[in-house]
Amino acid sequence: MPEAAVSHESRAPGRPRSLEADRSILSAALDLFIEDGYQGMSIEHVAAQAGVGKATIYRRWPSKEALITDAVCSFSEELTAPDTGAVRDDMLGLVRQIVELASSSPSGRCFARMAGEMISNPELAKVYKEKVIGHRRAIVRQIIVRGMDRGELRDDLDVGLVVDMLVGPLLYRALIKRAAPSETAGMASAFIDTLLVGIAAQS
Amino acid sequence: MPEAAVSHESRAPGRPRSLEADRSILSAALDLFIEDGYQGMSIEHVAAQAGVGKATIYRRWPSKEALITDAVCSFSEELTAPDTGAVRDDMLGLVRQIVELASSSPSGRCFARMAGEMISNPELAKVYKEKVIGHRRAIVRQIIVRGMDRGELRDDLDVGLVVDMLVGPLLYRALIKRAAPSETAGMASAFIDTLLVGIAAQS
DNA sequence: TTGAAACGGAACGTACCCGTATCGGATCTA
DNA sequence: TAGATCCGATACGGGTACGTTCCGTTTCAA
Repeated sequence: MPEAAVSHESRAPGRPRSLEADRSILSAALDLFIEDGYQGMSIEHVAAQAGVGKATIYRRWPSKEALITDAVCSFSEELTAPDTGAVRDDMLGLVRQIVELASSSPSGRCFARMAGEMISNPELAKVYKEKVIGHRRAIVRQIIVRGMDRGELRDDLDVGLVVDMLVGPLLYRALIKRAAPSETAGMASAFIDTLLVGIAAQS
Repeated sequence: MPEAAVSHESRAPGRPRSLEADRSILSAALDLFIEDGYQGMSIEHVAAQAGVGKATIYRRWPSKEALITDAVCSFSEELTAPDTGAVRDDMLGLVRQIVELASSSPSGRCFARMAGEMISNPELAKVYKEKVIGHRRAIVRQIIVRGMDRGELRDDLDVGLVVDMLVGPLLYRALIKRAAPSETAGMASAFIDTLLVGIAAQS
């Protein structure tokens, strides 16, 4: 994160840093990281695409690695847990969100790029898993746990395993397919119903 | 692929190309591609690790891109479809193979690296999907179809969807976890049984 | 034995990139 | 207004990489 340019008590003298520059740099860095990878992107391209000078970037981040680390974690809270009262509807809503994210938003493409970059950059991998993946898994988890609490799902489930079974196929499709989101969305019902048979409580 | 140095009828004059060099170049290229990515790897490093001169590489492949394309497709037939006569045992054997591949062999790490590189290199993505992913999906498909033919599985299944549900969670775990294969292997039974409930024929 | 082509090694030209430094101008506080 | 800091633009030094070219040497067929 760019260091706060001022303390809350008394502002530093001189021209304050442009918040607009903060945003455009992070956005450009994320785009280029996704498109070209860690080694493939360059600070010069980031500066050009963000419409700022290179010094403006190095005034905020000490190195390329620090910038990318921040950019990768800059996703706003894009995923929200539906709470309809029925686990099937919750899952359906969640799956639709994931399908949408995986194709249209940068976050899906970022996951694909990170899958590779995590091999050679453990520090980046650690932060990404904690900040982005951990946060998303917690949301998916919520839906499963609520279903168990309501008695809709078996109470002996391994929640982590169910999360994997719910999220894994969607991300796998997003990684290897050039499929339109509508195509994957059409399979959502069949997918969830098949999975539900295995995890629902005995009726 | 390195062009055949000779026709079958009459060999070209001069020293023939070293098959050993072919192998060591492809192996080094694959290793470094997985570890450092497309832009991160260098032909110089490939040559050094393979123990050959740079000219020896450029005598066989016209460019870095052509070399990587060949290297990525150089996996031998690592996955084989078990045929035990029971779909559950077939799936169990397959899952164990996938878990093993995803962690120990280069092919699992290559999939992770390719997930990112496919974003910016459509040509490489096309070849990889056809040659590697297509081949593996066909093997998984075989097991599903055999189970349907034997009446063990419902006959109205979307085979592609079942393949995604079987493979997706395993690859997802391999991508984001630093988990030992044994850990994932321990979940194989629970995973398959949960999935089977949803796809098995009514008893 | 001779010629042809491959071999490993090294150098080259061109291009790019990281991180730093410097410039004149713009924008803030006091 | 005065001083401080930020701004975009530009240049620099050191390093790396692609793809080519040239070496002297090695390995093959005729």
